[in-house]
Amino acid sequence: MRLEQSMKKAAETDDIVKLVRKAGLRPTRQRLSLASQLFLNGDRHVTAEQLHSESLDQGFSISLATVYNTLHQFTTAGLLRELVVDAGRSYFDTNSSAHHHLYCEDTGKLSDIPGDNAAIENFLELPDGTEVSRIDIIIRVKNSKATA
Amino acid sequence: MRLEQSMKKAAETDDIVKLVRKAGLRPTRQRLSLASQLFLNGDRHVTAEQLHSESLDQGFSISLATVYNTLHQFTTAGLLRELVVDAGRSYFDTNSSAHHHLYCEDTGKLSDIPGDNAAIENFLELPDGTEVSRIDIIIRVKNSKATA
DNA sequence: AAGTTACTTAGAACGATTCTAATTATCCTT
DNA sequence: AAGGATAATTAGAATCGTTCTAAGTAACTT
Repeated sequence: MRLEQSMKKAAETDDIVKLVRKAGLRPTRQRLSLASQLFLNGDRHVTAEQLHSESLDQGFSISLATVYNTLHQFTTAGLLRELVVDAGRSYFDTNSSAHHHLYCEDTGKLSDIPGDNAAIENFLELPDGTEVSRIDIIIRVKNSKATA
Repeated sequence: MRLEQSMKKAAETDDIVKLVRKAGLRPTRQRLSLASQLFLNGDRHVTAEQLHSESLDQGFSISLATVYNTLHQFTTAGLLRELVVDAGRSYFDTNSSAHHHLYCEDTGKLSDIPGDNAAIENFLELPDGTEVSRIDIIIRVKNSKATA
């Protein structure tokens, strides 16, 4: 490994430690490993199972329970956003800022919608005494030529 | 029962039979009963479990598997729309036309959003070769004074 | 280094949903 | 109206994602 890469790696590792600490969590091997997978690779949309097998594939042994615990802790800390696309499966989105999603029914792929379509909030009349907790917009697309 | 009510009931039953037949399904006792519960009581948002225990409460014995089968068949036929609010629980909406939802995190209540906020579709740039299958917008609200 | 507290873990438990294979009802033809 | 073909219903088992439990381990504090 070249020197710059090595230094970059060190800086990233340091950032990850800070990130986990800022979330009020101890920087354990498991959390640092998961945080690296999640936050050092651009925007991602992952399930717990995906992240778990990804870890195992990289030779990093971790229990599924810990993956779930960590995903929820990161979500509570505002580092992740939980998305419900299908009944019976949660995705976690590393982009926790306001944006919406495109879900491809054919491939199961989930991606961010380019641009900010969040203007809906202005048109809403909410029930008395309530405030918006969160808005989820999921646009499902499918192949135009699909037989189904 | 007065005469008008009796006639109305007969007409409704007839409509329900037609509805089920039009969906390409045999009008069995179970399907007619479920269709009545679903479509003769205004717009509803129900889970399979809710509908099942509602049936049993009314003294109508039906298996949970049949409730699931029927809900899916009605959904495929376009009579219902499946909504995913939480991971691990599906709601079925008897209003299958284009509209969106308000979900109250405190009470678990789901309701239609008055008015048509479906203009989003016009602003979308979709991936090549795909078309919109469906758009789900869920606005989650919570009590403004909630401690959580 | 010792003690306190937080974290991780394997496996059991759980709840919603789907599957299975056997029974029963509806439909169509005569 | 009866018989045969097909579709629907059912109870219970199986499955899937997720959460729980309680015992072991690691991280922080002094």
